[in-house]
Formats: sequence, structure tokens, C-alpha cells
Amino acid sequence: MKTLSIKDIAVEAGVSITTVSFIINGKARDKSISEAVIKKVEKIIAESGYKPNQIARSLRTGNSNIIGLIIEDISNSFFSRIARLIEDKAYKKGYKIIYSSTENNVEKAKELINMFKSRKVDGYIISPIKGLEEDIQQLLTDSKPVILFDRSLPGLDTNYVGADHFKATYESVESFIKQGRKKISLVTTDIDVQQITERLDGYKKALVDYGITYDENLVLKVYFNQEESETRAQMEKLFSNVETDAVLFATNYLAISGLKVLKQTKIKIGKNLSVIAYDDHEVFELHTPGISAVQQPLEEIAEAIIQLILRQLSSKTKLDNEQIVFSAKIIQR
Amino acid sequence: MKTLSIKDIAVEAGVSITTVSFIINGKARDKSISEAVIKKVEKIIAESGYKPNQIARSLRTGNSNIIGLIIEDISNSFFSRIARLIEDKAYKKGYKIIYSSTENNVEKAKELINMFKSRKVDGYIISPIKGLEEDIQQLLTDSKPVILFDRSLPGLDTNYVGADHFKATYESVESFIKQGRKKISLVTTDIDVQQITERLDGYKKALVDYGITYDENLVLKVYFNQEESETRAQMEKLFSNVETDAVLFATNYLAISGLKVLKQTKIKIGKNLSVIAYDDHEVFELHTPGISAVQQPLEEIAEAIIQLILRQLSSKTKLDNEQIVFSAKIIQR
DNA sequence: ATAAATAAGTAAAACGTTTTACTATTCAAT
DNA sequence: ATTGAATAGTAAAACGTTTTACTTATTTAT
Repeated sequence: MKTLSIKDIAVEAGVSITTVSFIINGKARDKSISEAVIKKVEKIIAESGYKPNQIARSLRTGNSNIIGLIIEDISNSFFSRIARLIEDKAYKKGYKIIYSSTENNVEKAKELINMFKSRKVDGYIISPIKGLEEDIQQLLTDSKPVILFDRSLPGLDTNYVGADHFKATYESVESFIKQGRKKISLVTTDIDVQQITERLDGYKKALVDYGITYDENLVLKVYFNQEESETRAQMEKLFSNVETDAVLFATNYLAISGLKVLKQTKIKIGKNLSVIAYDDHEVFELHTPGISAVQQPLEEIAEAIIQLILRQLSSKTKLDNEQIVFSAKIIQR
Repeated sequence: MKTLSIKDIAVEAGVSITTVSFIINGKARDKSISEAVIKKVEKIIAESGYKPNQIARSLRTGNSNIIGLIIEDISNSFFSRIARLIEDKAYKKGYKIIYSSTENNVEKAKELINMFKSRKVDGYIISPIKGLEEDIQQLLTDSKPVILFDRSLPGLDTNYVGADHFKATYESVESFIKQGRKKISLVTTDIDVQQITERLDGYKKALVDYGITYDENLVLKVYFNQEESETRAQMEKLFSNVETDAVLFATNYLAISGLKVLKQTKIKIGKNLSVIAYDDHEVFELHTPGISAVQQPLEEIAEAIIQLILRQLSSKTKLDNEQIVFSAKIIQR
């Protein structure tokens, strides 16, 4: 069965293609098409199950009703939850999402942007990585709506939605100190994005403010692409060698690895070692003992992203960029 | 800056559009274009950064190099992991994925299929729900490649990749019985797909085979869209009222809710109550005590899906449908 | 009775490709 | 010298829409 085209409908109704198009797009009344014709054509469309070819539509109009979502890794629950929320909200406005994971690989990310470009997506929601500055700038120059989230890139004037990571780690360290902890460790990644450096800065600043000297040996920077076994080995060393009495994990997957390591040792979380994880996860809630975590307001972040992008999509003029930063909350467990 | 078209390249190179198109598509040698022209054009393309408009390409060729992935919920870790694996493998073959979540809503799922159709995706990977039979049949009639996974729909002759759920629940119950458990409960959902009914059947059959009478009161069917608080209340009742001594959860999100409930009670997992969850999750590994789980071979499932769909995509003739069923493994913890 | 305005609708160009069928030139073989 | 094939390339149609500029018939205002 050949799929129907607008022409088939036009022939069937005995009117021109133009007329059918006007009707489909709700411009019939504007263009003074009679009620009788409108009814007739609508009936034929409904009965035939005709659906406009979006590809042809895109080619002609230059837009696609698709938003491209570029994230680090869809299998990370932080991203998959955000993705779900964004998808949901976008869907209600008639937009679809195409997503892809960068795996923190600059080349892959660039390809993704290109591929989204050549598919004429209407807007971009990106959790960026270093090295993408030029490509993103190009999108901006072409005046495509772009929203960065979770991370921003210095030197790029864009819309941004994220959380106050500096404050979150600062307060985490503060809470350790108030519990009497002295040897506070940070497990973070080497990826070079503002969000991650902010976390380190907050950590350092809190130490300094409370008169504890920063000790490099207490900071573990894990490479993003390294094997989990190696990560675990490094953590094991950190937890045992030094008499660390608190550890702050800068991402949830690091915290999960860390908890696996700790499970093998005799170290008692809460007693010998206080732990705070970043980005809440069911694991932390169900763990015995419960693991405190920095919780970003996912729902609000997703809402802000979608608001911003929809606003841009529907405005003909270039709007001012906005930076929206939410406070994260420490869930004490 | 207007985006470049093939015409711009043609003009710049002083050749026809046709020639440029042949070169882009690697048909130049076939079509006897001289090396000199090929080199020249390729150079111009590289320098200008021209990228073909995929929309126009799709319109002309009728395919998109996009595979549509329809799942229940991207924020469920089972699906997000599968999605990630599929995305990865598809990407390597030059295919992109568009995904969307159905939330087990038939209407939404139908709309998604339509939207994928009108975007001319080349193939469909679907974790289906009851009520989609006709729409999927239509895709098959239009001879589009379709792979169902995780669940199949009775009466539909398609490719399918999944796990042997009957066996998995059978063995789970068996393992409970061998531990001396008698009052074995099943917490499952009401969604009416084969994969879920199979799980129930395996549970029943094992009971019967071991001479335990099936007791309806021990089976809790949770509605997919109900509030988590209600689910928890129902579970609480189940765990306390009856002297249940084992519980098998038919999905990971149900198990997670269940563990949250159990955490509030004095019931000791492993002592008063044996637990097995379905679809492994970090929570189960890290839980104290560890929670046994039925683990589907995600990597193999994803690989099989992608193999099947790529094979269909590259074959001109209609291939025989295949049903690939993997054994799931019970991870004892 | 006529000009102007409105109603009802359409023809055709355009979006950016791919592909078919064609032309023109050169070369090799008889 | 002529034919047939190979070489090198191109013109134009087609994919399915949207949209601009137009036509024709009817109504309204004078």
C-alpha cells in the first residue's frame, strides 16, 4: 500500500493541493475556504488516515519540531531522569526529542551536533564538554536556540540551567566538619568542565574557611573512561592508606563504586567514615546505613530547560540569555 | 551565514550538481568521474564544511538512517541501559536512534508510532504494550523492519528478542522452596503483556510442581500508573498480614519500592523473609544484606536486537522472523 | 451601472537532494 | 573511415510539502 500524499487527498476531494494544505494547517478560514469544502476534506483525511510527511514538511519549512538532547550518558540515572522529564514536557507541546550520549568524547559530541544540524533540529539542549566551544558558538551564530545544562562552558554566552555546585560541596564539607571530621576526602573526575571544578573549589574553600589545610593526597581524580576495577583499586588505597574520616563523592556513579569498595572493607560508614554522595539515587536511600546525598532539583531543572527553549522557539527575535541556577539540597541520612 | 547546499559546491567547483552528488555518495568511480574532479570537489567540500541536508536526502530516498526506539520508560534503569547499548552499536553502523517512552499508555504509543512513521524512520525497536497489535501489524504490512523486545504480543508474527521469564520465575520460586520457604509471595504489575504473564505462570507452575497450593492472596498486582504511596501501602499489608516468608518482585522498580517498605519494618531480609528481585540493579548489589536478583543478559539482548535490525535493513528481501530468547541468570546474594 | 472589495480557490515555485536518461568526446578495433 | 564501446559528465524529474502571487466570480457601495 503506497502511503498517501496530500495529492491523493486533493484528487479524492476534487480540490487543489493548496486547499488541502491550508485546511491541514488550520489556515483555511484565513484563506477563505468555504465551510463545506473544509468539512469534506477533513472527512476524507480522517477516513483515509492520511498523515502529512514530516520530512517534506521539514524540507519546506526548515524546521522539524524536534529538539536535540545531548547528554553524557543516558544510562546514568541523573541524565535518564532529566531526559524523561524533558521528553514529557516537550511532548505536551508537540515537540519530540532525539537524544544521544557523548560518553565525554569530544569527537562523538561534534558528530552529534553535526548530525542534529543536518537533521534540522529546532533547538539544542546540551550537557556540554570541553572542546565543544566552537561548535556551540556556531549554533549560536546561526541563531539556533541552545540551552546548556548541568555544566556550562566558560567564555560562551548562552542560556544555562544548573545547580550551585560550589555551594553544595561547600556545605557538604561544612557538615562533615560540624560532625568533627578532619581528614575529608574528595573523589571526583578529571573531566574538565566548570561544574566539576566548581565542586572542587567549594570543597577547598570550605576547608580553608574552617582552618583545615588542603591536602592533595585526599583528592582522587578518576579518569572518565578508566576501567571500574582501576577506580576501585584507587579508592581502596585512598580509604585505607590515609586515615580519611569523611569522603565526598562528586558524582553518583563514583559514589556507587565507592560504596562497593567500602562494602568489602571493615570500614563502618557513619562511624569510621562519613559519606556524602552527589546526585541522589535509590541506592543511597536504601543503603544501610542511609547515605547522605546532594540532591539537585531535577523537576525544576527540567522545567526551566523546557521553558527556556520553548520561549526561544516561539520568539522571532533573539532573547537575552538567562542563567538559572538552583540550590541543591543535602539530604541527611 | 546561509547554510551551504550542494549547489554552492557545484558552482564553486564549476561542475554540475549531479557530479557533486555522485562524489559525495562514493559513486564517482562507477559513474566515471575523473580523479582530478573528484579531488577538487572533495577539497572544496572539506574546506567549506559542507554537510548534506539529511532531510532533503530522506525525502528523496525514503529512508532516514534513523531507528525508532519505543520503550516503557527511559528512566527505568533496565531500559536506559538497553537504550545505551543499542545506541552505541547503532551509532557504529551509522544509524541514529530516536527514542520515546510510552509510559504504558496505548494512546501515546500509537502517536509515537505515527510520528516515527511520518518521520520515515528506517526501522522500529519496540517494547510493546497490549493494544498496539494493529499498529505493529501495519508496520509489518508496510514491510518495515520491526524488532520487539522484552515483551512480545501474542498473535503477531515478528522478530523478538527477550529472556525466558517463565524459567526465571520458576527457578526463583524453586530456590525459595529449597531454602525451606513455604509462603511465597509474588509482587507484579497489572500490565497485560506476555512477559508479565509468563512470570506469573512460572511462579504458579513451580508452586504446583513442589506441591504448594497457589494462594491468590499472596499475589499482589500493582497498577502501573498508581501512586507509589499506594503501592507501598499494599505491600506493607502483604508483608505484615500474611506470614509471607519469601517474596519475588516481578520488576526492579517494584523491588525497590518493596525494599523501601521493608526498611521501615522489623522484618529481617534473609531471616524472616527471602527476597528475589527482577532485573538486576545497583541497589540490590549494595543493599545490606545483598538482594538476589534475576539478571537478564543486557549486552546480549542489545546485540541481538541490533544484529537483527541491521540484517533486515540491509536485506532487500523479507527475511524470516526470528525469536531469540536468552536465559536469565539468578544472582544469589 | 460600475468600481471596488471580498470570497473562494488555484498554479507554480521552492526547499535540497538522488537518480535516470541523456549528450558529447575520445579511443580501439575492424 | 567507420562503428562500437568506453569515458566524462550533465539536464531535469522526482520526493511531498508550504506559500506567494494570481484568477475568477460574487457582493457591496456609490
